[in-house]
Amino acid sequence: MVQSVRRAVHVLRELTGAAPRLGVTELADRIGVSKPTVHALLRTLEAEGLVVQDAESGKYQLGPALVTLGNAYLDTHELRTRSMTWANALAAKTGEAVWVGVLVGDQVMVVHHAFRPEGMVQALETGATLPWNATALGKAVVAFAPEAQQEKLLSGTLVALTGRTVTDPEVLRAQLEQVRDIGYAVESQELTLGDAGIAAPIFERSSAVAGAIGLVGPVERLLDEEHRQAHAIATRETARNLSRELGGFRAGGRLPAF
Amino acid sequence: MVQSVRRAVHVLRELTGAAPRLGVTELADRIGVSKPTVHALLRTLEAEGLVVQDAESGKYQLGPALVTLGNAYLDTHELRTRSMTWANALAAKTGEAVWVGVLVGDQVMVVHHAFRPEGMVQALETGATLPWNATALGKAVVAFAPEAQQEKLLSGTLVALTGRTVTDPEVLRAQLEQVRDIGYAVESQELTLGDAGIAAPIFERSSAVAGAIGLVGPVERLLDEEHRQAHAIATRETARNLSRELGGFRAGGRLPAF
DNA sequence: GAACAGAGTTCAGCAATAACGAACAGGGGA
DNA sequence: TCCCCTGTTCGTTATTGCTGAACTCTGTTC
Repeated sequence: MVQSVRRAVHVLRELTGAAPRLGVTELADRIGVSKPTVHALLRTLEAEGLVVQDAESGKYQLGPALVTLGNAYLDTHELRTRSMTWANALAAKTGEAVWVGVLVGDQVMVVHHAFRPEGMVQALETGATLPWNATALGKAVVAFAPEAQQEKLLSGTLVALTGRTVTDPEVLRAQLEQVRDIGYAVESQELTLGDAGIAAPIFERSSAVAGAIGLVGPVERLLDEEHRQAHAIATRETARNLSRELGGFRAGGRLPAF
Repeated sequence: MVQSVRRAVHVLRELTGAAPRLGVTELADRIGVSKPTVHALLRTLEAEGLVVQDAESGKYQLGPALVTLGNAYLDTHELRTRSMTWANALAAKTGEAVWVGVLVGDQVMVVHHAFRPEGMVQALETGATLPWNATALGKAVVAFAPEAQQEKLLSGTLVALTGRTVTDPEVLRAQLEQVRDIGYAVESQELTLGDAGIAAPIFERSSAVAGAIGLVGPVERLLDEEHRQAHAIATRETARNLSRELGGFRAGGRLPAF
């Protein structure tokens, strides 16, 4: 473990949250190292473009090179690359927006976002991270994750984003059980009021979950008695095809616990 | 300058290009340091999530935390935040896609992309970097950059993306002069065959260029004799309003050299 | 207007620490 | 089965990065 690198990353992390830009002194206090040390780290990071110093205030903020690196990650991400055509097809078929996500710690990161065909105002860019327990994508992934990881996530902090977000571990455990049963996960107004989600897991070569793909849209349209089942089936089928393309044979449906 | 941090960033850079994932040995060779050193760096980066080790091959690739950092940069970016409503309005008014970009080295990074209202196929996410000389955004920014920087960029390597990309420094210099004259830049099929661009510079507090905003679309539609002038005026006006919001008083038009 | 307070920055020296060479474990291919 | 190549670990050396104190400059306050 290289401490100076660790500290450099801590600097970046500190610049991520809270204030848009911080001074050397404030950073030094927060991280718990001396001022000159932080200064040296910042100068190095600046030379590499990971950090930029504001000409007027002398304070530091994140640099543009980080965007390039982030994009490079997304481009090398096999699941994302492969999922793009499938996501577009699913969006075209269902008329809803499609998200593709992977599990990062206890968050779901949206690595691809296919807009709904007739949509107009559509925010949320790829790269957003959301609590796993508040999304259909998250539930779909966690349901098929190794048991140890499931327990860890269930016993971790469970954030509520709306009044309907499920944070009770036992209720969640039952939901995950159901996901394993029917092969897809549903979320209703747990992430955003008025919106719902339907998602199915994607498996890779080693038959481990790689991520999930799912629909997002207004509850009325998505979970309508008429469309709900068709949406679920279309989603699950897309996930299966994607899994097959990635070499994962454990495509959906019930499976023995790890 | 902290060498270990520098090397850690070099590792990330190396993982950015070429192969999606690299082994310890290969990385060590490319960077020119010993194997154990690279290993220690990778372990540290992995602990922070900036790098991920592939379970099967043992090779390393970029990690998801980079996306979070990249997004954090975009969120803290004042120009981007402020430009979003203006970009949407311009897209609605002109019926074309709108890009907002900043200059990063000799590249233009697209920090925001407002889709055209009636568009369907929507590629290119924010975060893409393009050669400055092949985009209207780049020309708009460089035309109002400090003279020293202009010279440096003109004497640097000028990449051609299509047969129509201008790479002759003298021609470019004349184009920049014209941009300063009329207050906006035009590019026709220099970035992508069939597409054109119109862009105007955005100024910030200190009256330095902060970036540019512009339209992108099919040549026929964008540079049509009928629409061309209206598009240019709308773009320039949007840029002026944005500049005013950012506190930049030097809004468009001719200005004395620095 | 002058003095102060706080910022970012620089310098020199000590010692912790990161880099290296050599040796180890584990797979895949021939 | 053997070999070669991978990623990994260990222990030593001196390189390297950390700290305290001092400097400069901007902005504020009296």
